[in-house]
Amino acid sequence: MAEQGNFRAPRGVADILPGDQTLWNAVRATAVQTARQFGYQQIDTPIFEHTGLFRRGVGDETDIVQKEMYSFDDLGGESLTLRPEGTAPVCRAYIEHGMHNLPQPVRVYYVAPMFRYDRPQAGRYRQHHQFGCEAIGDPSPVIDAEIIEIGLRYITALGLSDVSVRINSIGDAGSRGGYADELRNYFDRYSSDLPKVDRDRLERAPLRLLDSKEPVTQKLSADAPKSLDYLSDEARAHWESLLALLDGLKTAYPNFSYRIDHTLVRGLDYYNRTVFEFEPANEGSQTSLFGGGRYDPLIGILGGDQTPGVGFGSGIERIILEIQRQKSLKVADPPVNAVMVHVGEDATHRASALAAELRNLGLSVTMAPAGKSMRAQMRYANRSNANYAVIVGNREIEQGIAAVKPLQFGGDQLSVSLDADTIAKSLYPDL
RNA sequence: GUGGGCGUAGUGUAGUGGUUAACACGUCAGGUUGUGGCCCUGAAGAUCGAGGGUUCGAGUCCCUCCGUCCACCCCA
Repeated sequence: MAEQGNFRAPRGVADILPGDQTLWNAVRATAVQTARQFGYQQIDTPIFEHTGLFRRGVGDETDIVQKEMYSFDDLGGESLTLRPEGTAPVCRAYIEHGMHNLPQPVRVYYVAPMFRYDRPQAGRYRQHHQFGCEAIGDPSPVIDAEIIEIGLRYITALGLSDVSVRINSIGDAGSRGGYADELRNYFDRYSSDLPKVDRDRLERAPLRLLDSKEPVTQKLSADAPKSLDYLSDEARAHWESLLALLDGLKTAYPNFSYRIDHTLVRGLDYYNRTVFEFEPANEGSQTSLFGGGRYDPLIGILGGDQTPGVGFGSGIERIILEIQRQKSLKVADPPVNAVMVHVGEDATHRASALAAELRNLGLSVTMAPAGKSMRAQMRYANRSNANYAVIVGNREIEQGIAAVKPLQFGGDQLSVSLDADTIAKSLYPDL
């Protein structure tokens, strides 16, 4: 709290407190389960990589590389960077470990923290977590559709509705150059009408004008040349096949629809052909829940043999914000089976030993705080979301019994013999 | 990197120049002899983000910094 003396978490990073963990775990578990349902296997890459991996992979000119990387020199003088995204590291691992020798495509997923030096705001953090899937080694649009379907299934499993899917094809490297020039020429003609932000963008990233938030530019974008009109024959065939595959998903996902959006572009250099985004219907600007696409050039850029790939990244924090907005997922912590209430030193020792034996039987057991009054311990038991209190005091020890009191199910307090098996059976007869 | 809003106990708030900064929730303790939830009582907990200034006097006004939120940029 205080400026000096007390530490607080650095800007833009957050603690995930015990009260949030249930939801986090549910989301993570859903991600893992969904990925596995499609035959994806987990991969973990290091939190930091050589800086060059991102400079080359993500692109030297991108904002991520230009101004958002957590880079540092280690004690050996090596420039390292906290990973800002997951795709380049996965591709590096693919190359490094000769994964082209595995059956193709290689399907992997990860749930991992990412780091970007950004100004924090709603849904944007300096450390955030992404659930990502990558399918490497298959050029077919079938795998593009699969990647999008994983997103659909994940969203559906989380109970989210009103999530719109936008897709576009930005073509291949060759045709894209011609398209970018075409686009620049188009906007150049209206250069004097453009707001300053967009005039600046014109030279360095003409594609970016398409998703500008300036009303003037938006109006112009509607009639701008479309990347879809500049696709090579191959890219066009790929695109049309993808659309047919997506239409085919509508039987399995009755609520699914997608929108072709020729203003959709992506900020990372390695994308080609298919790009897509999932976003919820509500207001707010940091709302993109998913972003992904095809990145056929990437592995070549990183020094591997030309190998196609496609994947997505999805922000866990944003998903959680959306779940909370929609109240789409109700989760509850599992209760503790029993709290040991113990008064007196002998009783405390006995309760401690009993708790251990009960845990051997598979129960979750918590000790109420030692040395406190029975009332305080009972209050603690009540607040700890426990099913039963197992009460052991000097009186019980003398009689060789324990008092078992149901806290949530109603019913009377019982006296049972002071023995782990008997106590466990009295709590859970089916055990 | 740019712009705007906001910073009072763990949390949410009240207090808009004048005595020991208030309330709720939470925490802790108690309310007959060893038994939770509801209720009641009490206690602890805030140098009012930090530093400077104006004033007889500042949580309240001004400046700077920091933090935070929102938007731009960009992205998940």
